[in-house]
Parts: sequence; structure tokens; C-alpha cells
Amino acid sequence: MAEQAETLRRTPLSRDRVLRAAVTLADEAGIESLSMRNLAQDLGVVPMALYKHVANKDELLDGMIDVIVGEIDPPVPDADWKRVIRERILSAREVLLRHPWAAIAIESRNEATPALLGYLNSMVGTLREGGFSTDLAHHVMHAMGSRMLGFSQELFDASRRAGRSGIAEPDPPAAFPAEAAAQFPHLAAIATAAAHDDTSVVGQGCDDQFEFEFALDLLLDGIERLRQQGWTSSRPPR
Amino acid sequence: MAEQAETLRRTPLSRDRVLRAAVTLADEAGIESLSMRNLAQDLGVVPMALYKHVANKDELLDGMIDVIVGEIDPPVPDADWKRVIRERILSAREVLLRHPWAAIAIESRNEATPALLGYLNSMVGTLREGGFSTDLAHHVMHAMGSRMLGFSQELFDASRRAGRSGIAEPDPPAAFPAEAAAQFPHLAAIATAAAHDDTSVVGQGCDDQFEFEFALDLLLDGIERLRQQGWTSSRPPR
DNA sequence: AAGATAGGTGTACGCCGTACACCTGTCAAG
DNA sequence: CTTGACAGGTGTACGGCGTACACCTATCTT
Repeated sequence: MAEQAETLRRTPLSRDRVLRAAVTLADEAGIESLSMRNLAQDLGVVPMALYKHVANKDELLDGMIDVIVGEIDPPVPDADWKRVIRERILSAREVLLRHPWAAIAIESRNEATPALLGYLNSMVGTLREGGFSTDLAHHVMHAMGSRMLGFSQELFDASRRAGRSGIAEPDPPAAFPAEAAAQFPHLAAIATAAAHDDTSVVGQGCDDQFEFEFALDLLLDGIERLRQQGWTSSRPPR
Repeated sequence: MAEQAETLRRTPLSRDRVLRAAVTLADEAGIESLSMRNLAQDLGVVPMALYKHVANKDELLDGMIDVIVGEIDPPVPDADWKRVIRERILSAREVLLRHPWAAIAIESRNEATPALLGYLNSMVGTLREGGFSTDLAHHVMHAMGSRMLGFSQELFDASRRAGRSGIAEPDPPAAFPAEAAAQFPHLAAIATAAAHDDTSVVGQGCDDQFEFEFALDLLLDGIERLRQQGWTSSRPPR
């Protein structure tokens, strides 16, 4: 069995194996635990070995992003633009929920990876096929922003938190401790109004999925209205 | 003059002076250059001296965020909700453009600072005074997400980039090198369609302010429509 | 005069990313 | 069958990071 472990450890590294291990590590221990040293240890290898497969940590992150972009569902066939876009964004959101570190990783990157560009490109393609002018499609992409990738866009998204992703972290009594409620009455009102089952907790009591779709549909409906009325930018020549 | 420098250096530290210096350093050298050691050096002091004024680096970041939240204009008086919200968000956006590191800093924090809660609270207050139910106000806050803080929300926002903020970084020929245009034709079409003056560059050729306001008004108009028709959540009891 | 206290200092530790020299097993060419 | 190139894992080392902890030294109170 020592033999077996040895064999397992000796499974040759590869860029793919490195990236997968990195994604798993980030999923389970949080992005801030993803160091070259920790990752190497998980792979039973010395840190510098990784550099034979990824140029540096930034490239590792890019690779990880590409891995999870690959998890987004392809466009559903034979549907109108709105449904295609909506479904795809919701799929992207599921991916982001599975990999809470990804939102931060993507945002902190300053160049898009090819896989990401490919995804965005196909989204624009969907719009164009749906009858959007390039002009309107362009503004739509801006308007959707990172929501195109299923970003929840919360100001403070508990799910992004550090270690051990969502597992075994009920975190129940945290959010609105009465003194804060006095200081921020409107926020308190909103938080409690939203709680359907149990009261008292802000990030807990409200249905994130509902909120996401609310915003998404608000945007999509507005966009559909613009499309129907043949909106064109007509902005001042400046 | 050595005397003078000495005196200057000896100006006693204070939490406020530390925070200001940190903001300046991040503005000028980029957030990744903001280390306790660099900051201490700018202040003519040994790194550990800072810890007499801020508990740790996270608290330093929180303090910096509070500083710039304080730069957002107060609500304009005697205006309808839409104008108040719109103006305030645009003011927040100006602040974020002045401090490109702030978006990342805010997003990577996982608890809101008091100043930030105060700002959000007053935004909700504006909505309530404008006739929104707490229910609708709640969803609106979610829908606006970090746009409430003037986030540009671009997927890849060049202005957030690393060092020396926007100064002396024309970065003109960067973005669409023809080979990419072939691979991502829709993105290429969008990028070139948007360029009014000069063609060819994506993040350069398009008018960020226009895009921001486009998305903002899309949301605000949709929200106004919901308000007028007395929208109520009526989501399934689940 | 004494002693508390606030605030700046110096040293040290454990983490990080990664440059660089090195070793080793595999495989192709001679 | 030898040889040598080369891919890929190893070991050491460096400079940077955040910060714990012990220390020193003005200043202010009593």
C-alpha cells in the first residue's frame, strides 16, 4: 500500500491536474488558502514543480477561471434571445455558487482569458441573432456587466467568504444586532421585511435566487423594450 | 531644514493621518503597493508604529473605505427620489474614479463598514420617502447591487489597473489585435462599432460615462415602472 | 518626585512567490 | 549498446509581506 500511495503520488503532474487541484483547493479551503506551497503539498510535490506547468500564480488563476468558465452550460437550442441569455446567465450563476472564489478571482484579473472572451462573444452572438443592432448589443453588454457571468453583485456577499465555502457554516445570529438596527433603521426594516420564515438575519432571511432573478428580469425586460422600439444610441457627438 | 524635515516627520501620527496617507499611497502607486512597510516609510516611521493607530491591515482598509465613502456628496435637497438616487450614485462613481483601488477593496471586504451602512441606509430612506414599500425598496437595493456605490461593473475595467492610477498611461494600441478579432467576431464588431472618434480599441473607444448612465437609467426606469404600478413581491410562499 | 500611559522602535517569525542550479528518468540517434 | 538531449521533479535561497512581543522614552497626572 505504501507502494500504491507512491504510485498515486507519482502520477505525473500536468497542467490539467494542477488546475483541477487548484480549483478543488480553492473550493474547499477558500481562495486565500490557495498558495503555491499548499497546492504543491496537495499534489504531493515540491512547490517549484508547479512552475513546470504554469508560468506563475497569475497564470494559474487564469487557468482556474478557464476551467470554471467551461462549466457554464452551452446555449439552449431553438429559443428566443431572452430565454437563451437568461438560462445561460443562471447557469453561470450556479457555477459561481459552486466556486465562491471565482467572482473575486475574475474581478481582480485585469485581462480576460480566452475562454471568457469566448463566452462573452457567444453571448453577443445570441443578441445579434435576436435582432439587436451591434450598437444596442454593445450597450446591453455594458449594462449587464459582470451579471453576464452570473455575478450576484451583492455589496457584501456572504457566500464569497473565506474558508470551507458554504459547508457547515450556518452563521445564524450574525447580522442585525439591534444597536445597528437603531442606527440604520431603513436597512433594518428591509432586512426584517424580507425574512419570510424566520426573522432577524439579513443575508440569511432573503432569497438570493429570487433577488438575482428580480434584477436580471428587470434588466432583460428593459432591454427587450428598447429592442422592440428600435432604440439607437443617438448620443451627442461630443 | 534638516530641522524642518525633522519637525515634519515628528508631526505625531494619528489614525486620521495614517488613513489619509494610505489613501494617497493607494491612489498613486496602486493598491498592490499598499503595504504596511511602504506606508510607514511614506510617513517617516517604522512599520510597527502604525499598529498603534490601526489594529491590522484589514482595519486599515476599512478605514480607507470610510474615508472615501465620506467623499460622496450628500443627497440633493428637494428632489424626487429618482433624481436624488441618480445624482448620488453618479457622485459615488466620481469618487470611485478618483480612487480606482476602492472598488476592489470594497468588494474584497466581507463586512460593510459603518460609513458604508450609513450611506446605504440613507439610500433606502430616499426610496421610502419616494413612496416605495419596504418590500420593493429591498428588491431595488438588491437589483442595484454595487451600482449603488457607483461601481462601473465592467468585467474588465482598465481604470482599476495596477500602478499609477490613470496618469500617463495612454495604453492606446492594446486591445483588439486582429487575431482576436477573428476568433471573437462579435466582440470585435461591438468594439469597433462603439468607437466614435478613433476606432480599434475597446476600453478606450467607448464612452464609459455613457455606458454607466445607460445601465443606470435602464434600471431606474424599470424601477419607476414597478413603483408606479404598485409592484409587490407576491413570490410563492415556498 | 513618581509612576502611569501613549506612542515610536527593533528584532524576529512564519508565510508568500519564485529565480536558479541541480538531479534523474526516458527516449531517440549514432 | 552508448550517448546525449530534454522534460520534469528537487533543494536552496532571496526579498517581501503582516505582525507578535519586548523595549524605550517622552509627557502628563497626582
